[in-house]
Amino acid sequence: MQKRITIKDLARMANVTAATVSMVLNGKNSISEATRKKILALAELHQYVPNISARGLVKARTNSIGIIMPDLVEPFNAAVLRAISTSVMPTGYRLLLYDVFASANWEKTLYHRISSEGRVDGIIHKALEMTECDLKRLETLQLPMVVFENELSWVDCVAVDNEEGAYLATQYLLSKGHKQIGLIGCDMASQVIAARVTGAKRALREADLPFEVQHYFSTKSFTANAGMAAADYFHGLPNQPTALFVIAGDYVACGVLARLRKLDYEIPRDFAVIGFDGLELSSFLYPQLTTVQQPLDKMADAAIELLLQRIEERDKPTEIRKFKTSLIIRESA
Amino acid sequence: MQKRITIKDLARMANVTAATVSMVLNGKNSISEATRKKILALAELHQYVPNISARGLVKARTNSIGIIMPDLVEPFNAAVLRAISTSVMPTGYRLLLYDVFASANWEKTLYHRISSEGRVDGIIHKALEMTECDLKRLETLQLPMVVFENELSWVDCVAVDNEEGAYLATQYLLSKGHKQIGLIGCDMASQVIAARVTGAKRALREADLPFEVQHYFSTKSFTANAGMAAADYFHGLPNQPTALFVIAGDYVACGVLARLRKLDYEIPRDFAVIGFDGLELSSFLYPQLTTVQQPLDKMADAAIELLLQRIEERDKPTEIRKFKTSLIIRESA
DNA sequence: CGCGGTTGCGCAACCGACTGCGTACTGCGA
DNA sequence: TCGCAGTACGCAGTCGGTTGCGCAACCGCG
Repeated sequence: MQKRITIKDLARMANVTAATVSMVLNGKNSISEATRKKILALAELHQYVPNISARGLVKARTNSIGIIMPDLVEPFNAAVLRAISTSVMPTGYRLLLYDVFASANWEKTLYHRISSEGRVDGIIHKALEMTECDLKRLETLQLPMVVFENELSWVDCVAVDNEEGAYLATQYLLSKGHKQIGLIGCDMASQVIAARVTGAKRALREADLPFEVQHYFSTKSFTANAGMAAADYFHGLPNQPTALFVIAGDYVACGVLARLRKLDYEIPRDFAVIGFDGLELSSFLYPQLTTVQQPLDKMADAAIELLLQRIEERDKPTEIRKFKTSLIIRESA
Repeated sequence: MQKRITIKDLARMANVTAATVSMVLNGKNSISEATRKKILALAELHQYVPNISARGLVKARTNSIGIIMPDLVEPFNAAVLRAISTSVMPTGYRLLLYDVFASANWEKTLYHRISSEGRVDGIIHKALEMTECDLKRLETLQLPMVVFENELSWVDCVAVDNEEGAYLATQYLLSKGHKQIGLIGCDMASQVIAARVTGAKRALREADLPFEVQHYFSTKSFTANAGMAAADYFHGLPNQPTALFVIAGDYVACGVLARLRKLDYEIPRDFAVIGFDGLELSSFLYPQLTTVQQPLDKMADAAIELLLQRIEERDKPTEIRKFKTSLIIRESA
């Protein structure tokens, strides 16, 4: 493997100094057309590519951004990652994956490491499960950052209108004649889940219907497995609701569906089921899942846009971009 | 935003030079126990993390590896990514995501870009769909590389024994009394699919059963949508098989299952169905999917091990690590 | 007391690219 | 022909680490 060609090599070949080559390559003016052409030609000829580390060292820029991600096996997370990476690619930045799932054992220092390693110019933070303590750590992250899904006041955020989304979905169930609606939430991601619960309850209240406490079940995680437990819960309930709104998301709903059918319920006859997320997966379940779709592509674009802006201008006022959800009506409700 | 702490800061605080600090941190000998302890303590206290660019500059290493990935919305890909990232994290390397899906429009130059950008020390290549042309381009990639899933002679590979896996699954179906087995393959990933077909046919042959051409259906992609088309195909067939082996994978099988039930077939009564992959998802379908599991975690470990070895020693002989699959017996067959 | 060998650490030269400042050269007008 | 403005480029330092070389202090031993 031959040594990579450096800026000095180019300089030597062009009979100038490295400084001159650097200026040409960075489009500075005050370089004669002749030398400019010569250098550009040489660079092209030898396929010169500047060394990332060297440039990063002096410019304090790496042209890559990090993304903090929970378990990728949950399809929603994978979908978010795809959306983000699709938005990032055209910008020339690259994506560095910080997998919280993979770093479970040293998570405590993850934030600090990320910021001090100096590998990234900014962070997209998609990890719903935030405790007080996490938030504290986040603040120590002196890096441009955009939070995905949550809404915090002191940092740029991208989110959907969870309350509105849940409200509309619940209204839809009501319009179908359901009067008893079970809610399947999650212990994690309190903020997001709480907003959805609020929306659902608002719809019930406006229809003058009560919400019974035992019709709320909170799963311990966002897995399909948790959905099975939820289905079991409602199966064992004396006064069963006629509809289930799985505000914990489509993947949980996937488990709910499978378990309910296992228990010989017919969907949507015995239970109407609505999910939340609008994953591709949801249309390949049986029955096809009615769900509240999040516009992930738009959200990802917004997240990247916000992040790049903040990288340019670190102390502009923080911003929250909120997107509307849309109800996808399919078979399950 | 306060400045990050550098090696020089540590040196000043410890009354030594940066060189000494560097040696301590890199575990070189010939440093007295006293100063070593003092420096280590200071580093710990101030949470010192070396600047990656600076280190990369002198060592000609970036300490990150790239991963070339197809569409993350296919759960198998997401599962692979999680496995890889879990294996990478403890090594201190970081993962740079090159999303083929996201770079669809400039895919042609992707390989060249990756190698010339110089951001990574090596590449994990997980992109089943390889044409002659892709292979050519791969060879131009003068970077340490490990190919995931495919088997190539001139590069390190990690794969499963597809033939054996398919053979055993088919035997299982035969043992359940099925004599007509439909195979659902895929146009892409010819090598992998071909091996599985071979395995399935071998099992049939050994049982003295013929394989009928119209019992093979090839999907156009690895999506659940493609699975629905496959289900339609077998639905319309005059002489239907009694079992379907979805060698194209669990996600395709997910679509197959949904569509078959939609067409009022009962699984496994009317069709026994077996998948391939062993995704988490497969146990949350209805009925729970019997499937051939790939040991992704082990495979990921092997891939990283091979890659790091090759980064150290670029011209050692290439190696292929092949893993055994295991049949997970659940309800669908 | 002097010698050779070890240990512990500083000095300074890098790695490759960028940049502020200084200077040589150019051409033009007087 | 001289002076001046402006252009074109070199010099040297910087970023944060790593590393080879060498010096000094210490050791035990004769």
